[in-house]
Amino acid sequence: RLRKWQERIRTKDAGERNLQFALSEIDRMASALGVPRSVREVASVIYRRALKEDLIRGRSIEGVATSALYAACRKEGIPRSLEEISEVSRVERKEIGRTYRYISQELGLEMRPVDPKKYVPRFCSELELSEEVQTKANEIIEKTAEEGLLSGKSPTGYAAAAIYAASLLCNEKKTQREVADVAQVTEVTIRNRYQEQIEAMGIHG
Amino acid sequence: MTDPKDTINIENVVASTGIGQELDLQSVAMDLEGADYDPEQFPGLVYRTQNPKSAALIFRSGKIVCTGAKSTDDVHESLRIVFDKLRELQIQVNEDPEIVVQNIVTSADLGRNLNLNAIAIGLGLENIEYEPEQFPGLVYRLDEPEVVALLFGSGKLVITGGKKPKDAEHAVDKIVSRLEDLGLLE
DNA sequence: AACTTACTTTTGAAAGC
DNA sequence: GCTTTAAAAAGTAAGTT
Repeated sequence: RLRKWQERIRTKDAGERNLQFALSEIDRMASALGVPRSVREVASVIYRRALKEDLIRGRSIEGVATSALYAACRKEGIPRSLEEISEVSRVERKEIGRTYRYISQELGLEMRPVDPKKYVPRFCSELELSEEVQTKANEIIEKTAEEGLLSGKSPTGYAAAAIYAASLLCNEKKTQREVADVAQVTEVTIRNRYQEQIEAMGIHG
Repeated sequence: MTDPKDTINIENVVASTGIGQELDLQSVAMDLEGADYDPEQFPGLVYRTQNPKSAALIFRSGKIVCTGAKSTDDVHESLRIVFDKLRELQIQVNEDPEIVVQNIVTSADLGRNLNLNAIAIGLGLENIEYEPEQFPGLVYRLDEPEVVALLFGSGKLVITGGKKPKDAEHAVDKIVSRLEDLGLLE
């Protein structure tokens, strides 16, 4: 009986330590990404729910913590791409993606697809582009996405192409390489999305 | 006005069977030309047929998995070839081993572009998986028939998980009527 | 900029780690 | 869970020419 008590305490301590570790990891990654405290709180709630629903079994604590943060960023409307998230995590991109899909399904998070417009302010700020360019990029995304052009395309590449196009239209040109670097996509992707978007917008070549 | 059902094409059929005899894969690997066997990597021996094109995974237990065939007839033809090859090596093979189709992969075309964002909301976020950052297709699981559909922006789709060719037809019918009800087709 | 190759997703069985 | 097989869809990426 005394054994059982000790075991319970040991398990409780271990679980407590694991939770502590997960939350400190979320904090560390959130700081590295520069996201507000509200996002860390949402991420913590998601992690605790995953813990309660026993979703961590067979998965790494780090993986679930990272996925919770990825989901929280999206829920709060300030998404980070899997690429960006994986840069501050020990877990590789592919694992973060599949763990995110798993907890998202199991917890019924009902996540909506990421709106490319959500990337515009941050990317434009990094590129030191004006408000005018941001507005133009949002216009391009809004109008072309309505026509179904967004289907199946990655939100970062889509946003990057619109920003590139907007920078040209507003005479604040950034090169495809510069935009590609902040969005972490290739120039080829920007070119492909850019071509489709300007055609759909009825702009010249 | 082409019926999407008429665009259905079987792309792959997976089936399992067995010869009813245990095998010494090491010796089979030696005698069977073109056999790939690396037990450290995978317990099955890989043997590929050319006509019809397929890959057979042969196990120590005598059980065999055939994949890559484009029809159920091709599965039977491929396995007939495998059985005969084994008989040539003086291995006893049952008369007509039962062949069970485990999965049929099909492709089809709805004929018009799809707005996957609208479809994701329409079908209900709890019923689908759509993560374009990870994969361009929208994953839609049906209960009847029990298959999984991958829908793409082009209107093309993949149906997998079915055991009968009819499963894909029923799935396409259901998807089409569901999207029409939602006003998301055409 | 074009080409080629390769990886992402889903499905199923097999035997073993 | 992983390993291996094949196949489609379309997007993205990387390496060559």
